Parts: sequence; C-alpha cells; structure tokens
Amino acid sequence: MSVRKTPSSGSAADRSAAKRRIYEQFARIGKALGSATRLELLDLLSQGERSVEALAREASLEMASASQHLRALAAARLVETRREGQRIVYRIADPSVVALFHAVRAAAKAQLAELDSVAQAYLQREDDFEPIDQSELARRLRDGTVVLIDVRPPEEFAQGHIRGAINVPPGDVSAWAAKAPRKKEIVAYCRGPYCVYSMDAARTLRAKGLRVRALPDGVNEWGAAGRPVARTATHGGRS
Amino acid sequence: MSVRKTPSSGSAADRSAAKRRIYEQFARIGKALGSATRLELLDLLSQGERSVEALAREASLEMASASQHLRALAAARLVETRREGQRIVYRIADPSVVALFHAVRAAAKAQLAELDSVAQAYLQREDDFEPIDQSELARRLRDGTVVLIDVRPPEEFAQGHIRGAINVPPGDVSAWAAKAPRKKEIVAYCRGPYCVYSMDAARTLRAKGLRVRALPDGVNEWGAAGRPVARTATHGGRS
DNA sequence: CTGACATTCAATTGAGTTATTGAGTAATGG
DNA sequence: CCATTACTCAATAACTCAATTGAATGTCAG
Repeated sequence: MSVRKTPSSGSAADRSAAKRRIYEQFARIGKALGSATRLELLDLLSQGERSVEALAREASLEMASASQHLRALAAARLVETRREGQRIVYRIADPSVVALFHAVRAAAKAQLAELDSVAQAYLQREDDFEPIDQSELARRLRDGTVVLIDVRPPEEFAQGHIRGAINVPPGDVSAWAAKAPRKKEIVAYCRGPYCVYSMDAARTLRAKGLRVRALPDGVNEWGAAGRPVARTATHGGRS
Repeated sequence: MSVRKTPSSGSAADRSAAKRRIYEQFARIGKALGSATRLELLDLLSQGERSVEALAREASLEMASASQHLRALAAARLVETRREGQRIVYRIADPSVVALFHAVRAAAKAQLAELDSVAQAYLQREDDFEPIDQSELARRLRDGTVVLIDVRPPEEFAQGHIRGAINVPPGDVSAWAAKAPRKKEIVAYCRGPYCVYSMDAARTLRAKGLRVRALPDGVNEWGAAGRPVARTATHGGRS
C-alpha cells in the first residue's frame, strides 16, 4: 500500500472513497425522487408551501404516510419545515429543487408519449384547445387583448402567479363564466403541463360559448423564463 | 359514484389513476438515479459513449454488476445501446439526461458542503488554484494568452472537447510539462466540477514551475452555456 | 463448426423500502 | 391541568432492490 504523504493529495484509496461518498450524496437525492408519492408532494410544494394535513388531503394520503414521505424529502434536503402554531409547514428548500423536478419531468416526457397511452389520453390538451405559448401570451397581456385566469386554489395563487392573472379557483369556473368578458379571448393556466385544472376550466367555458385557450405552463415555468411573477402579501395561514 | 359520460373528460377515478401513472413514470427516472453506482455510470457516459467492459473497469465494477445497472438505466430510457462487433456501446439517450444529472448535482451541492467534510477535502480546488471562469477563459482563448489542456483519456477528448484545447491525458502530464510553453499561463480542465484530473495535473505542473489555473467545468457545462465544442471524427471503436 | 470473448439472464441471498397501525409529543384552548 | 389537534415515531409484514454466482446468448476469428 503506497501511501503518499503529500498533504494536498490523499492516497488512491482515500480518493476512491471520497468519490464514492460524493456519488452517494447524489444518490440520496435520487432516492428521494424515486417514489411517485414523493414526487407528487414535491409537485404540490412547488406551487407553494403547505401544512402536512393539506398535503395529505391533496395527495389523498394518510397523515402518517404523508409525514413519512415528507421526512424523507427533508432528509434529502429537498424541503424544509417551519412550525406555525400547531401545524408544520413544509416548503421547497431551494429553487434548484424546482429545477430538478422540471429536469425529471423533461427526461420523462418522451417516454410518457411512447409508453403510457392512458396518461397521454388524460393530458390531451392540444386536441381540444390550441395552446398558447409564453411569448405570445406575454405580448397579448401587454396589448390587453386577453384575460388571463389562474385556475388554482386561492392559497396557491397568493403564493405566486403570473402578473396580470386573475384567480378563478377550480370550483368557481362555472359561476365566473357569467361575468366573463365575451369580447376578449380567455387564457387559462394552472400548475403546469401535467395539471388539468386549466383544461377543465377551458372545457367548461367553451361549453358556455366563450373563446378560450390554455397555457401549458405554470407559474414556475413562467418565472424560470424570467417573466414577471406577482405574489399577494400573505397574512400567515389563518392567524 | 357519478360517472361522467363526456368522452373528453373521464371519471374522477380515471383521473387520479392517470395522475398516479404520470408520477410513476417520473418515479422510474428517480429510481434509476437512486444509486451511487448508476450515477457514476451516468457521469462517465456524459463524457462519451463506452462499452460495458470500459464502464465496468472505470467504475471498478464486476462486469455482471455493471451490465445490470446499465440495463436499469436503459429501462428508464436514460441511456441507449448500440452493438459494435462483440461489444455493446452505451450512450446517454438524450441531452435532457445530462441536464438532469447536472440538476441532481446542483441540488446536492449545498449538502455536500454542509455534511461531508471528507468529500469537501477531496475537492478543495479553490485552496490550491485560483479557478478561472468560463467567460474569462473564453476571452483569453480568443486573445491567445492561455494554453488550454484537456486532462482526460483520448477517447473522451475525441468525443467532445472545448474548442482550442489540446489533449494531455492524465498519465502524460509529467512528460508534457517538459514541452509546455513557459511564457503563457496554462489552464487545465477535465470532466467537470467533481473530477480531480485537472487538479492533479495542475499540482504536477506547478511543481515544475509552470503557471497553472483550473477551470471547474467540463465540456458539458461549457457546451450547455452555448460555447463552442469540437469533436474529432471517430473511426468507430476499432473497426 | 469450434473456441474465445463480451454481454446478458436467472437464481439466490441479504439489505433496504413501503404502507399500516398504534403509541408518543408539541402547541393550543378551555 | 385536560382534551384536542397536528404531527412524528416505532414496529411490523409485504415487497423491492443489490451483489454474486454460474449458465446462456450473440458475434467474431479461424
């Protein structure tokens, strides 16, 4: 065993041990991403912080199960927690985590098309509504020729939305149709490309004779492209 | 159970099943990333395609073990294969996979600093050599005031390198020092921020009295920033 | 067709992961 | 202080994954 004494460069064994540790750190992150449940929780959290109870409800999980998965995400440092009275609020630890989730989604995109027709059918947005892209929407928002609706729960809207959007929560779409402007085109968006709130809203509105298109992105994709995001001042849960 | 008959929108059960399938597709990718060994293989492959035998050797794995992990990566569609005579050559399936690997690395970066001092010690580049950044290097390459050396095996150099770099494989650094220009500053780079070939080379060259700095990026990071990458025409393995 | 080589497959064993259940803990309101 | 709510922890059983071994497959050189 030739052990070099040079302080700055360790032995070959030290090296490969260190290299292994580095890859093991990376693998911690990978492991945390290796569960559909945890990815769903991450996706929800990417739309805004939430309590364990809210996450369990939205992902249809047992409280204990949600808690365990969230602990796992926290152990991988993908999320952080904060106590707020009786609740523990989880949030994404760093913008790089949202970017990571998007990278996974991008890598999965091709295979979804290829080998899961059920999922594809569920997502057929293009077939029903001509999608609008970010740059066209940005231009038309400036021109004032569209009305942009954010079809998500108010809590998510408050934590960040496309500047200029108005919040029409999923349950309120029908009611909102009555007072919707009939002259302008309506653009609906929700959480992102795999979220169907905006499509549902578009179907509902079109059935009432309105002109609607859908933006396939969410507020994170919009923000990641450097476009303006607004957030409503929160008054902390229900304090 | 109210089952809607509308063809375009399925029942609530269909929905949540479809949503689950989507997250399960994402999780396939996550699972593939959940092993230090597979991440090391991906990292090697991001530097260029290789046979199973070459990968097993470079990652110090049994042939069968390397093959199984590579099959797992292939099942997640992160890598593809091609037969070349008796060998099977694996390669990254899509640029989005390299981006995914980089996203994992970025998310892991903070924790490495925080909770693995062994790995940190191994990587202490800044302490020894003033790092150069991409834009400074690009400028000085244009000016011709630096000599850029690519400290990787020739096969990797051939498959893609920073335009203007000359290849000095890890074992040849000492020999190359003799004919290295003494007037210009030397910049060394290798696979990327977690690769130590360039640091080793820099130490060796500095011990011989040369002026050396290190670029912490590899060819993928350089290329991802839209900077020019060159590749040498391959003549296909050993055909 | 045979032997050599690179790779994959199959079967085994041990280790790690998941969902579930029930108990334990921290903050709040009375 | 007690009850309640929100959450976490511990223990279990079912399941999945990893490393290893040896056999099987595909290709090439003769």
